[in-house]
Amino acid sequence: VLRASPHKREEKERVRVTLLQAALELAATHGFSSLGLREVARAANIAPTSFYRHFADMSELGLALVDEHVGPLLVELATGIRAGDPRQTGAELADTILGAVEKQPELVRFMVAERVGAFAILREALRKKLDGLSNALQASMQNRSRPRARPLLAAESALALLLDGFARALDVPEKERAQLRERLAEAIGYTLEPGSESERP
Amino acid sequence: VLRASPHKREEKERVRVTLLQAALELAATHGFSSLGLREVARAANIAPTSFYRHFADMSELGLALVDEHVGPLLVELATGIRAGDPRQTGAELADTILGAVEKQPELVRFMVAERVGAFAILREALRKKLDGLSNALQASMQNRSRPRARPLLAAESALALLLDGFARALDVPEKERAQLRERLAEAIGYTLEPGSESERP
DNA sequence: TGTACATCAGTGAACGCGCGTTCACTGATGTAC
DNA sequence: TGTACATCAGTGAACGCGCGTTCACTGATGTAC
Repeated sequence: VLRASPHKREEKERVRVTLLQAALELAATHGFSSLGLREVARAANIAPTSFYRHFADMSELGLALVDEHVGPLLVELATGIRAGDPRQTGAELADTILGAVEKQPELVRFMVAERVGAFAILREALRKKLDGLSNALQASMQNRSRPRARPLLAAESALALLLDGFARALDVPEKERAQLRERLAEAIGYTLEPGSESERP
Repeated sequence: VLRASPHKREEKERVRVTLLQAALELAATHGFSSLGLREVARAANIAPTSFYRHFADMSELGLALVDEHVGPLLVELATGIRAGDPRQTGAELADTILGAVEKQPELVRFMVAERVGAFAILREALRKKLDGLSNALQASMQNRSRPRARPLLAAESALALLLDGFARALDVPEKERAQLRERLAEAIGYTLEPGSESERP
């Protein structure tokens, strides 16, 4: 039984990463479902036929994007929430959202678009990943100064606000970004700890 | 100057409506951005070239879908919210959501997908339509038994919950629908009137 | 009333193009002994 | 060490197909007079 050398594996992995990144960037402008195998291969500087050395088709590539790019992003968010000060503010979460959008806009676009997109298999995969974030939020609810009565419900509401925040942040012009940040901070903060100072008249 | 007779206009309008409906149904499965002119024409039983008698291209058709289908749906929702009992419950809104999803699933899918989809011009058009619903929610906030301190903020939160509810309802299996309805009702109700009975431990 | 003409939704042929996929091949790099 | 062989990522040619778009045309239905 023969196996590829570590060096060869590395080279293949590098091409694979290039394909995923190229698909992510193209999906941000044209949409993942209208993305072509040849288009992605072209952007990654390989022959169309070489695509098959890495993925059976575009849907396999899409699932890889979910597992290897969206997954880590959500784990990072969940870890930040879990590890954070139980008095973690909405402002901190708003900053995290805007930071992710600034750092990897294509990835965030892919995530929020495909979560509700036409590709059922991607919707399902993303839903599972997002459940992890929901759990982190739920755990965070219970260790607060003003704990919520229904943590699951509050966590789902907070997640909806987070995702909506991602979507808004992707399109908001730079000059309105500060305003968006403030609103997100208040909305999320209020969901985390109802009746906190942000809601007093 | 000659003009088409009312009868001819009606016939053309009928074909146009068929095209829009066909596009809506196809978009629900393949995604609007990957939809082809020929594909839509085929589904509407007209020759590919006849498509041009109604729309210059698919993006014009997409904008027509927003104006003529999504618009009325949102106006209906906004009217329901504005005209409703100021004590309107989250349960009523949850029922409205589930009803719309059951009645016109393709339209709801189109709306939630393209709001965050790759087509910037559709995102923009949908954002404007959704602002109308946001205003209706905001007005509703002020005439309640427990008015919110920041109606705009609360309205935006409620809108995020509504849209997330649409997205979830589209994919939830029938046996979990009742559970979703209950959760939506509580989450939205709580955003409408914080501290109401649904949140007491 | 009849005749000439205008409008216009729908059509079928044709075009060039990019697509996904197959196939046999190359060449670098490994193992076997 | 040398020689024979295996692996496998990448390739270029070729295929059939559906695409968007153009064009000149048809035929039903209107108006002008």
